[in-house]
Amino acid sequence: MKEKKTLQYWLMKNEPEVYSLKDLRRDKRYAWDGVRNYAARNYLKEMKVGDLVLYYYSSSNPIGVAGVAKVVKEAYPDPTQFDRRSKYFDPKSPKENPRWVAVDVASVSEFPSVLTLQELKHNSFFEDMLVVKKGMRLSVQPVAEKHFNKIVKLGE
DNA sequence: GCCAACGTTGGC
DNA sequence: GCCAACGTTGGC
Repeated sequence: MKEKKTLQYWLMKNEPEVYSLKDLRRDKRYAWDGVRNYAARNYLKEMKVGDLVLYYYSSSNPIGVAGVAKVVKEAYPDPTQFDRRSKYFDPKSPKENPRWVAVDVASVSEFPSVLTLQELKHNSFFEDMLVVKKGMRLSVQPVAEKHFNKIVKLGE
């Protein structure tokens, strides 16, 4: 493969009690569904196979980046939007033009310990990173390459 | 459990 | 198309 391709970097939030990196390593593959925010959905649509993802633990102790995952399947219609029993069921999503998408991710690595939000906030290198900014609640967000690389370096 | 910051909904 | 009410996210 000589084709040059530009990797993109992302950050995705999940609660470890809901689904942790250990779960991901066990299952090999995880369908990231249930995203019901248009901005986050648009980022899901931009993801390409091979893109790298910072796996972020929210509403947990500690809060922060737990490791790295990668995109293994690009955006496809999220099946939960058509499932009446799912809490993500969306009766307004048209079958012929589904409103919501999911991607599949796989585990890449898990940091020895979580790189905490506190540490990121205390390092001026990350001051313009979205997740550090106050009130940035988006569950899927883009990450600059320099931030991604630095976090991996610090995390490992 | 609190609450600030958003995003969404729906009446007008 | 405005905007108040409401719901959700997520750090603290």
